[in-house]
Amino acid sequence: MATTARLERLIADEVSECCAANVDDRLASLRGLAADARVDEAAETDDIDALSALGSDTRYRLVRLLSVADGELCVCELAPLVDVSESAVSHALSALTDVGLLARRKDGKWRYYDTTERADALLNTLESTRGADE
Amino acid sequence: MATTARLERLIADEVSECCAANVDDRLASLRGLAADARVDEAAETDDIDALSALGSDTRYRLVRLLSVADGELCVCELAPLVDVSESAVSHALSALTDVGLLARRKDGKWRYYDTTERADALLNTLESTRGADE
DNA sequence: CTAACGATTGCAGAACTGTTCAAATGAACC
DNA sequence: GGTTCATTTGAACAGTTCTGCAATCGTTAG
Repeated sequence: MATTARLERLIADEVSECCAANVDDRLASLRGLAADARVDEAAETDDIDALSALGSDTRYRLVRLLSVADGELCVCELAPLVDVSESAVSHALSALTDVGLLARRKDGKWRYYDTTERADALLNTLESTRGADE
Repeated sequence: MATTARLERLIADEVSECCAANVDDRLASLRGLAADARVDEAAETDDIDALSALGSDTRYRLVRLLSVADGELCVCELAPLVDVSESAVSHALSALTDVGLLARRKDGKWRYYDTTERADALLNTLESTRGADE
């Protein structure tokens, strides 16, 4: 938490018509805000991990492919569709699975991946809010 | 696009009961998939930029604060609520604005920020898909 | 015009990420 | 058993990102 000097001046500025007690009220309500915004620590890192996992070229494309495919695909089906090594694809798929955006199924030598609800939901949200920067 | 040797073996494996023509069909449908998954290039980078912007500790927290506040806040209100310098806050807010997750309003010396629909929608999606890793 | 102040920007170093190569798993088949 | 094959894992490197400092911009007030 940094200094609040500047903040106090802002509040004094805004509520200049009124008494100084407002400053304390306002400060308190801002701290309350911080409390409201703080979700359970684990959920927060889960969110951030999922976002930064999807926020990379290769991983984003893999998830989109799996989402459009509307059914599981195996690594060797995915690899030819993105322009990185199979090792990189494997790394990417593992990362996405770790953060709960993909589910993995083993079948003999092959591993099949599919999107989770969370991944689909995020892609839908992105699609429906494109270009509408308010 | 990498080699498809492995992929052809997979398909041969799956459709062993049938003729080799299936291999070509399957290959064609996978390429179709790639075409479907490829949205307009600009939209794709917009998505990825937004995701990776939100996918960082400081920026995620700032957006959450603004979302919970349900109204604009100025930099000096936000800075005391996160544990980085005001410079870092400014960097973060600019980045978020650039990718369309925040809107900026100037008022004299103060700059107020607020979430865009896209940011709120993403946070809602994250919240409603937490812990349900399917 | 000058001073004060909120906010932003450029820069440099530290920390992190994505990729590839090489080696290791683990499953199927002989 | 040993071989082959799909995939994963670990290590290392290049490239990028995050932060704080210092300097700057733009606005307000004297």
